[in-house]
Amino acid sequence: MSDLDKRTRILLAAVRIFARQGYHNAKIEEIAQEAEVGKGTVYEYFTSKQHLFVAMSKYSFDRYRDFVLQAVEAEATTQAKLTALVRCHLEFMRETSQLGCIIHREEVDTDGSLHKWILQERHKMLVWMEDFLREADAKGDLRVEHPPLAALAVMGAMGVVGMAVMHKEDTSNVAETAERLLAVLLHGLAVPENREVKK
Amino acid sequence: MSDLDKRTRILLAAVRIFARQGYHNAKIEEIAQEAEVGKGTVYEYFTSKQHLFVAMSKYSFDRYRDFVLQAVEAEATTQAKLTALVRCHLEFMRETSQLGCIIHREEVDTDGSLHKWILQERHKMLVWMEDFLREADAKGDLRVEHPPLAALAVMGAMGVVGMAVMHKEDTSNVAETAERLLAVLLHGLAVPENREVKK
Amino acid sequence: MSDLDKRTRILLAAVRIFARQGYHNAKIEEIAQEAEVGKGTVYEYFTSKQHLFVAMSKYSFDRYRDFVLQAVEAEATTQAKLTALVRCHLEFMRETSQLGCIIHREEVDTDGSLHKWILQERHKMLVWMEDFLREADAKGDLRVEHPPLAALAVMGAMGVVGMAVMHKEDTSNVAETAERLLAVLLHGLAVPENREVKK
Amino acid sequence: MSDLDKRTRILLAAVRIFARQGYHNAKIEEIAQEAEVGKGTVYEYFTSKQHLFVAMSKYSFDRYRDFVLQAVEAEATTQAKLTALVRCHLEFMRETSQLGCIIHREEVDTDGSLHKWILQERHKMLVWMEDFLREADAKGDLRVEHPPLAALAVMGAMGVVGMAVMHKEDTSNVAETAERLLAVLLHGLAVPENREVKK
DNA sequence: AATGAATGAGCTTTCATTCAT
DNA sequence: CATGAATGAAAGCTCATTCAT
Repeated sequence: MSDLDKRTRILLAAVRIFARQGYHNAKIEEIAQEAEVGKGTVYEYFTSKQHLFVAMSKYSFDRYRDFVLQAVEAEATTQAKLTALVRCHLEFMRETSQLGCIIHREEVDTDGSLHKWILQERHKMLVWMEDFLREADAKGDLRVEHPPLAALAVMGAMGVVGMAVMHKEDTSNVAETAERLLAVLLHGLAVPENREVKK
Repeated sequence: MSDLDKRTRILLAAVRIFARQGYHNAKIEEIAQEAEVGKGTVYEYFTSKQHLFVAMSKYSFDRYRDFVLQAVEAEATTQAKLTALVRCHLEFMRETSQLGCIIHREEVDTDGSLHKWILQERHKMLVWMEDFLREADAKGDLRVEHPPLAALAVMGAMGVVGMAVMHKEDTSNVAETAERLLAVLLHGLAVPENREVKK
Repeated sequence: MSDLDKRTRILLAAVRIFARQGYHNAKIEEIAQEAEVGKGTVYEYFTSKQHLFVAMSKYSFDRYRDFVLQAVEAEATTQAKLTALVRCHLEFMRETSQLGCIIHREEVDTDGSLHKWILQERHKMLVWMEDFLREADAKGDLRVEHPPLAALAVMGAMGVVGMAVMHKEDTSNVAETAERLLAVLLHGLAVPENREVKK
Repeated sequence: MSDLDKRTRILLAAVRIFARQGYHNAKIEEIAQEAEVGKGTVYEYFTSKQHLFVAMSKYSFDRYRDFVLQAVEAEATTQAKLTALVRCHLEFMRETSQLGCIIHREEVDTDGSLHKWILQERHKMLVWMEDFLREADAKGDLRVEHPPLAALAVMGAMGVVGMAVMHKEDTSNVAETAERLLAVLLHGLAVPENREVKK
């Protein structure tokens, strides 16, 4: 920890503190303490509390995205990619649960610049998911009638299940949870016969 | 508006202000102004900002639940119930978008009592969903292998799609969105043939 | 209690509440409740909190003075008068202890009008005491070299002993306490022989 | 003034403001202004208004006690000690009149912790006085039949005379006042002949 | 005359931000 | 660069006072 450069130390401290206490209850002084730097030093690297929050969010989100996307790209088939996506998401949530809050929760500030950034970042993720689903549909690997909505549904399901994983003490069986979630997302809740019947 | 009793006026103002600005950025004075009452009057009816928030959340959540559950119970078949659920949720989000935030977003406060209440309320909703799915499975209307997880997935998908509906200006076609979401939830994303292949 | 007229009920309630909680911690609402009248009613009889305090002080002080002076006047000799004075003071403190605070304590308010009144009233008492001592000296009953100062000393001693009586649970033996105090005031602390030696 | 460290400046400002206006009418902002520091700075050094008040009281009381006790201990005989005590008390009251209020007045706060502290401090002083009188009695320097009560009487007389000294503009002749007070305390008000008669 | 719901001025306290060292 | 003492704007809450009923 103390062998990292100050900027990173502050960033990591910010992740912990913001995640634990939320934006408004986090105090710059606490973050400085956690980072083992002076309070003024925080302002050497970040213009304001808001900027620190955004920087920390970017940092965290990038780590999350890199972790997930890399795992996805390492797989060849659509099925495997989806499996990797879900599993990595849940894995990540369990391991660095704090970030989950940031990725999934919204904190609104007066001028809305934070809010805007979070929404943007989510939107990017969503677009990526949409493209992924569209491609899979084109290849015939999935049947996605309305990619934008399907992307939302997948993100939502994954997000909430991720939160549950994060909150539970018993987070032992992430792999199984991932598999079950995948089953729901892939096959739905309808009984098989219904499929033919449907419209 | 001004024909309502003061307590309700404050409650409604609180819904608007809290939803627009979040817990910490909402000022009691603003809420009082919005309700067209004096600042002190707020404290005649609610002990503290926190109590007002909880009261407002309860009030909103109850309205939401009543609206949704009543629609669900009015239907006979599982299919129809599910359709009603999704449609009502989205409808509600579009119409009284502010509440969506409260139902879907988490705000952490110092002592955690608010947070706890919100989590509790969510949990109740989740349990209801679980029971609904379990029953439907028992009746053979749905095929739900792991109700707790399925409930989470459905809630998550619905929640996020609801948020999207809420944020979009073009919220014209809620019915269609509902139908599409339902299709994803019921039949999943897998191509029909995959089902037999699975496992 | 409830058979008294409202003004008196408020006054008596004010005595209790002000004495128990001090000027600033006493709330008009509490006084109203204690008096079993509406909050607004207090303002029918007294212009403001400050005026109520002054009125209540006057009322209490008058009761105190009447009680004490009457007892003093009932006696014939200086000795007996002094004895009555001290005993009545302590008696009064024990029985209606709350008033003691008001008579002995000062609470300063911004504009100082309260303060001024209290000082005035004390001053009157002091002047009375001075005159009493001067007269006694003239009659040869006491030997008071400097009446103004002696008056202060007597009042001070009596006041503080009164407060002690008021604070102690064991206030059983007021008569004895009075006698002891009187002995100190009359004969001083010097050993008898010293008197001749002095100066 | 401005050459003192901030903590002391705040403490001294607090003495002045609290003494002039009482606890409740004193505003932290005023104290900050008087100390020529920012409002927030007060809270850097003292947790709350109440803590500031207690700290200031301790500070003042210690100065008072040191001043008086040192003078007392410097003297050899009981007579001289008593003289020093009375004179110093009055001297102190005249010079730093504000403190007198704190030492002699009681201010009640809601939770009573302040009150308790003040009572404690007074009690300590009282006990000291009691011991002093008891010892003097043992040595045959004074004749104190009931030390606890005599202590109260002395403290009361001294306190009230001190207040008078403090309030008077004409405080010229403290030495004379002290001597007169001492005379009353030592020899009492009774005419010499009465002593033999007594009991 | 009596009431109590309504009010808002005013106060304590917090904490992001600055800046002299 | 690094620091933390100093700052003051901002917000929650209290309660004396008013006034419509």
